[in-house]
Amino acid sequence: MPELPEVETVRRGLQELLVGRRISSIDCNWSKSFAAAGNQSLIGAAFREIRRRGKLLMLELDNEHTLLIHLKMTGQLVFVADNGLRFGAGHPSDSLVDQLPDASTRVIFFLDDARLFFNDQRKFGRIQLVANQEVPADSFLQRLGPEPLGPDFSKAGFGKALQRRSGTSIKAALLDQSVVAGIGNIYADEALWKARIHPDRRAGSLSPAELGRLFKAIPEVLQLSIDHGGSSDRNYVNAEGKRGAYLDFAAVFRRQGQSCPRCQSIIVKTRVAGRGTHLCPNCQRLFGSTVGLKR
DNA sequence: CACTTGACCTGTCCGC
DNA sequence: TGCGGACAGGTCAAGT
Repeated sequence: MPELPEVETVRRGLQELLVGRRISSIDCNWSKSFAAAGNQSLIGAAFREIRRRGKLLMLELDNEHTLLIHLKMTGQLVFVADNGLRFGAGHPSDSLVDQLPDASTRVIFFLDDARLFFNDQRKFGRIQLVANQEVPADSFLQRLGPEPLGPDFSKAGFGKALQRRSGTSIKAALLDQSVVAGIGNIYADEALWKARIHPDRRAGSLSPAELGRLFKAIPEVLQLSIDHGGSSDRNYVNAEGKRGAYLDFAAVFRRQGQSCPRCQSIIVKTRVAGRGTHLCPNCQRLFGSTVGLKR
C-alpha cells in the first residue's frame, strides 16, 4: 500500500535510473493498467523528469506528454538493467529484479539498455498518458490538498480543512486526500499515535493543543519513513526491487498485542472509517484524562 | 452537501 | 486436503 513515503522513495530511484533513457517498445497484458500502451508517440520518447504529488507519480517525457502513475494497493515500478548492473545499496538477493517478469507484471517498458516493470497483483493501479498542458486540469490532482512536507502545509489551513470534515472521524479526515495529500492507513495510525489522539475522535473536535500535535506529527512520521526507505507490509518495493524498513520503527501499525513504546500498554486493533486501525488505548482516549493513568 | 458503502482485483489465511 | 468466506486498503461511483 504505497503512501507518500513509498511513492517518494520510488520517485527518487526512478529519477536516478530513468532520466535520459528512451522507450523502445512497450508490452501490456492488462489494458486497464495502461490504456494508452499502444500509443505510437511513446516510442522513442525519453524520460525528462520524475515528480510526485501526494501518492501520484508524474513521469515527464520529452514529447510534451507525462505518464501519470498511481500504484494504488499493490503497484510496483521496478527498473532492471539489461547488463545485470546493480544500483544502490544492499545485497542483490534482497531484490526481486532477477525474478521479473512474474505473474503480477502488467506492463514492461523496454528501454535502450534496461526494462521498467509495472507490476500490480490486484490490478488497481493505473498508468495514464496526458499532454503536459492537460496535467494541471487532471481531476485527481485538482482535488489534492497540500503536500505535508512542503511549504503550503500550514496549521491554519489544516485546521480549516478538518473543520470542513468536522462530522467524520479524524482518521477518515486524514485519509481524505483533499485534506492532506499522501497519507494512507499506515501513516494515519502512526501520526495519531504520535499526537496521542484517538482515531475515532470527530475531526472538528480537536483542541488547539491536539491540532498542533497532529500538525507536527504528520511530517515527522512521513520523513522518518522516507529516511528508512518506506514501509514494506506486503508488496511494496522501491525502484530497485527492494523492500523498505520503516515498519521496524513503527509504533502501532501491525503491532496489536505488543507494548506501546510510550506507556507499555498493549496496542489494540479495531476498525475505524472502514479500515483496520491500530492504537494505544491508554495514550489515545476518546474520553477523559490520562493524568495518573500511565503505568 | 456530508458522509458511508460497494466495486474494482488477487493472494493469503482461517474455520470447517 | 479442499473450499468458502473474510480480509488486506486507495480511490471513485453510487447510495443514504
